[in-house]
Amino acid sequence: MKRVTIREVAETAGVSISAVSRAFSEGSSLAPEKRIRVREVAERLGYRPSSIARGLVTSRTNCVTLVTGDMSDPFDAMFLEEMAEALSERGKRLIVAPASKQGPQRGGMFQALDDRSDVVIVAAGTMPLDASDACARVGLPVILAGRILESAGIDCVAADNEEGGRLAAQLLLRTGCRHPVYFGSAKRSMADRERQESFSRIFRNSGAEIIVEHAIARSMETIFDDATLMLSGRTQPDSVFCATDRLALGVIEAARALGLSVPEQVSVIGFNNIPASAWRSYRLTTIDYPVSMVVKAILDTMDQRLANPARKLQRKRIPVSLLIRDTTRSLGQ
Amino acid sequence: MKRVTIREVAETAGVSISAVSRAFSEGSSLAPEKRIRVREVAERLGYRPSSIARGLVTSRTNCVTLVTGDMSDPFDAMFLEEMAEALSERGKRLIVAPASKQGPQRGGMFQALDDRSDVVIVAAGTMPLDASDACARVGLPVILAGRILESAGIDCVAADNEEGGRLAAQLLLRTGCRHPVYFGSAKRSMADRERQESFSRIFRNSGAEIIVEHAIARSMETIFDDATLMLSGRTQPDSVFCATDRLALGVIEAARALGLSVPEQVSVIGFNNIPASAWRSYRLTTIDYPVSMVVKAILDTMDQRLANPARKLQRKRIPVSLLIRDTTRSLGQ
DNA sequence: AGTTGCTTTGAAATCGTTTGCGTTACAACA
DNA sequence: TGTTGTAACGCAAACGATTTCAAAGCAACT
Repeated sequence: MKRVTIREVAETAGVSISAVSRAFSEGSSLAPEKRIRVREVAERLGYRPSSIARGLVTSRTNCVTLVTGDMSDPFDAMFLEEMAEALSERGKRLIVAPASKQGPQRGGMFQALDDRSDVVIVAAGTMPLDASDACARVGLPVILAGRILESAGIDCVAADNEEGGRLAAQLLLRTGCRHPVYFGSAKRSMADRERQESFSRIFRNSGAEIIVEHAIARSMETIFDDATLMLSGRTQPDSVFCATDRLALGVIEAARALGLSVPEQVSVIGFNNIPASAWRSYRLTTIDYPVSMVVKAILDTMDQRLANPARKLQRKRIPVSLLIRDTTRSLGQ
Repeated sequence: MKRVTIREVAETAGVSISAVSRAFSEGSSLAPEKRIRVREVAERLGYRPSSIARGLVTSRTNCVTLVTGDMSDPFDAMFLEEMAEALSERGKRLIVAPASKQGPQRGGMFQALDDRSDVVIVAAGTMPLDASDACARVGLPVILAGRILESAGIDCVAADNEEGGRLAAQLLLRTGCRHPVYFGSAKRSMADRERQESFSRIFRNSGAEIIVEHAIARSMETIFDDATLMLSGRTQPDSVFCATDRLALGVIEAARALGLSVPEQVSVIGFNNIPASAWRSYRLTTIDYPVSMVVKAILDTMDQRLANPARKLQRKRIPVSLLIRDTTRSLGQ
């Protein structure tokens, strides 16, 4: 039941505790044959250094806390998965702390504080200011994913939402759409807002006749209903730009149910390029937002911040691109 | 930059270190007004007890390591999400350790050993025996999710795959199908096998004329191709029972592309009941496997094991149920 | 006043590592 | 042979909590 400690290894191998410790830390000076012998003994005894004892003295835990929000969107799941793998490759542990259910602790960021995590990545929509302050006070780096916060002194990584909105608007314009709708979700995230603003601006500037500025989906279950409502409104739209692919798929379903043909009667564009949008039954035109690039950007930021805590703040925009499939009209020739 | 320690709180409040410690642990005896004062001072100073220092002495970290496998299936994502929330509610931290990319560490279970996690939940397909032994040796409880392992002394929670296979077979039989195919994935998990065996047994016993025993999908990207191949084989099947909904959706897509009408020409049944299968464009008949029940079962097992390490082994089968939607023929009247 | 039993308290040991520092051993050089 | 520089090594001090233990305080008894 008891675990093998460094002391037992030392005694068995007939060396000092320090020697055992050094046998496992690459840089330190130790006679090569002794290192081998110690490692051998350790292996035989089934010794595994306690990362918690180590953490106590080094004050490095190799843990990264990810504060997550909703997760019902496939995109978030992909993000989490890639994050887990990338961190694992770097020898770091991933602690998942849902922002919503905060249990006995007062939320994910405080949990990270208690854990002595090396950094905390916030992917949740909201970020409590007191928690953020508390992190700053003790020098715990915070990386904000999904939006750029100008005010706080925090590294940020987000999609180039403006470009995304522009690409969508331009495609719609070039394929002859004049009555677009922006379809976002009820809890308006910053990403949502940015996408809409850029999209609307392009359309307004082009002098398109009617613009239904936006429609809102309440929750995942009701996407279909809300989309139906939106599509059958007085001013029937000829195109819909959605904040996420998930919403877009709901819109397609709703259009079909209403007997509206896509893209002839109504064009649909999504955002994120989740796997489902590539499926044969949808073939959704969308703004591709590459998860792996997001993860890489976040982790690079993390490495740099860890290497140099005084480094100047980073604000990265991840480029997005238009992925034309079958839910928008052809560009003609 | 330095964090506030228990000593500083003690000095500021003019009490002993022990008193501060006791002020935060519910059971211990401390004069009520002193407790209040200490907490006040701690709050003002921004003190947060170091869970790592605590872990060193109590050898309880409140961490649970989840060793995950693929995660590309929406079901796994749901599982992870529910797990994260449920654990958070119980005041436990969730460490996600991908089994595949094992980085510097030798895999998720060893990582759990190093972390001094309180328990490790293995949801990955494979479980290295040496790791499992190592856990047993130090009394680290392992809970296996997704399959029942008779040999090892390990708590297990899995779906009632046999019942699932039976339900699928019976429905198909009752709706007049006589040429079924079992469509599983290339890396045959135990769940996959169990589902197939039960399904096949029922059909065989019923004396159905032709049975294509099974077809195999290689990977996520190729599901469609493999399904197309399977559907256009010499002996054309009139029904397909799939190991997962994801496969089933691929089969539906393939059938449509081939001009085969579902369910008239070919019936399709999935397994898991992921959100996408409820979408209007699919309306997949499936075996409902309730994630939240799985999570609850695992966590209950965990609590009981933690409370009494000597408790007898638990092997739970989670009940599944048939959810008839539109990809199977009507039962008639 | 003496005894008993309970609560409150703080000193000190403990958990399992890392690491700074001083010593020793040894090879290389003059 | 004497000196010096370097590598190897072990002691002991942290790291920041919890918890045991014994002492002290106090009220209620006899």
